[in-house]
Amino acid sequence: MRTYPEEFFVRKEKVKKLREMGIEPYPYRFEITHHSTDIKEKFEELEGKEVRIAGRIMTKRVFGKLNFAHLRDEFGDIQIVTQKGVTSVDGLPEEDGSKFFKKFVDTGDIVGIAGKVIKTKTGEISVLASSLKILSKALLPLPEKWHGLQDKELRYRERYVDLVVNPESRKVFKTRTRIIGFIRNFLNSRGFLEMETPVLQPVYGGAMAKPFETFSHVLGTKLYLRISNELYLKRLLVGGFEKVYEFSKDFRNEGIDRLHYPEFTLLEAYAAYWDYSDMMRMTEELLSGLAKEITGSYEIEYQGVKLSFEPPFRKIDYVKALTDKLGFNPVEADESKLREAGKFHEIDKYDRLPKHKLMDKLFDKLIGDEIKDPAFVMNHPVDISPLAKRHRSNPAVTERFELFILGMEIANAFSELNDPIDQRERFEKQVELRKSGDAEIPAEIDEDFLKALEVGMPPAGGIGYGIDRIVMLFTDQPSIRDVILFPQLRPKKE
RNA sequence: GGGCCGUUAGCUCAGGUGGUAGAGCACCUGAUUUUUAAUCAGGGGGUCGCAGGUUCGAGUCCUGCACGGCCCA
Repeated sequence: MRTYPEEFFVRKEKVKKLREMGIEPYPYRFEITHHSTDIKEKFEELEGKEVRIAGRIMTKRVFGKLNFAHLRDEFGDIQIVTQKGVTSVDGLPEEDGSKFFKKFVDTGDIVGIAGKVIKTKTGEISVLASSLKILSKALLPLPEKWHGLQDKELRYRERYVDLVVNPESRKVFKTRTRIIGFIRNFLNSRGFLEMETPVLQPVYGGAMAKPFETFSHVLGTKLYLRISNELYLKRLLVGGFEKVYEFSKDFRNEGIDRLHYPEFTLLEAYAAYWDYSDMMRMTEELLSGLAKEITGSYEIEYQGVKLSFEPPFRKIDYVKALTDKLGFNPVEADESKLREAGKFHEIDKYDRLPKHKLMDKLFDKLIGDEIKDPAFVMNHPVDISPLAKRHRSNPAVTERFELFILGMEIANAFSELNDPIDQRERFEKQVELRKSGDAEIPAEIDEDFLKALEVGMPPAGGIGYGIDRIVMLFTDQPSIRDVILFPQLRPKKE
């Protein structure tokens, strides 16, 4: 059972009263001519002119015959003034608008104001209302007016309230939209086509993760929410599209922490006739351009750490870097040596992890975590890169890179494997690895994808960008949940 | 999964060693024609996350659970 604060009943009574007076507290439309920021920015031009604005009442300073309030719209706040003899009530010409404001308008209400742009005695740009219209009567009070909503749980559970009272929160999500818009423009202007591929897939693949499962009653078949769209975008390359991308909501039925969330956004892009070096160049251009766009410079600060996005980014060879740290080559070494190193460097389950995973954990701990400024980690071993082409000068590793920033994996790219025979062998090896206990590896080989490769896929470069993490970096947010509008939490038991 | 921290009014938070629950904002009543967190006077509002236990007595101590946060894996 929900419980209601006493204000709720007071305000409900006001709704009833308003209707009795002939005022509809939830009317249909209101014509606006300006936003708060327009009026402040173009005050000289607008002073004394009539404007129509709308928004939410955030504060009230009430005298009775003369009242002040701050109105919040999408762009900012502006003071409104209601005055006896000046302000009338929309639909009630007889009513003293100032008294009405005092009696019936509460903080949280959405109102429309028609009035004159003025500067008050204290010099604040304001709108002196000639007419006041309630556009939506709020029944619940807003949180405390200068601390806003602090409680993280409440901010996630009631994001709509967070967005109303914490302007920084609204800014984060506006920036998120700007970032996605910038990237979309960037790709469109380079001839990439935005595509839409299935969210529901009969065979999941393209990544290593546990999927969400569902069932189609019509088709009578099990379906998975995609963990990746990689194998579908590659089918499009087979089909003859040369540059494609998709902002893909992907789903991984795994844990939640600062960097992981089960429903997240991955941008995947593929370009025929490119290799991973081309993708590296594009990534430098894209991220340095984004830094410029969002912050005005190549330097950004994330959680107190200064980062430089000035290209070119540092390049780190995976095997060489790990060999330097371990004192032996982890790809050539036998298993016992690797496990010994795992023990020495305190890798959890060092004795039970599959070999390739142990190596990757060692890499993350010894090298990945040390990276601050953007750096390309490149040429990963074949075992951990089942969809990447072998390196042209060393078949034990692949043409692959991951972009790391502050220890976070931000992007993952390959020269895409297009040899259908090699691809089949790699998939079969993956199935073996799954049998030896790696539950994240897809159980089933995507035969239809192999068929597509057999039809012939051009050489191509491909990349996936973790959009949520990029947004975290550029909005300086500590947790992925802070850049996702409506994160899931456990239901609250009553 | 493990460790640490948190949960008190609608919101933000106080509540040494156990002794009948507090403030500010918000709300209600009144005053107020230039306020900026308006001010002044008065008032209402609580299952102290939930369930047990110890005690004459628990917001406070103990145990378990729930939800959340941070860190580790």
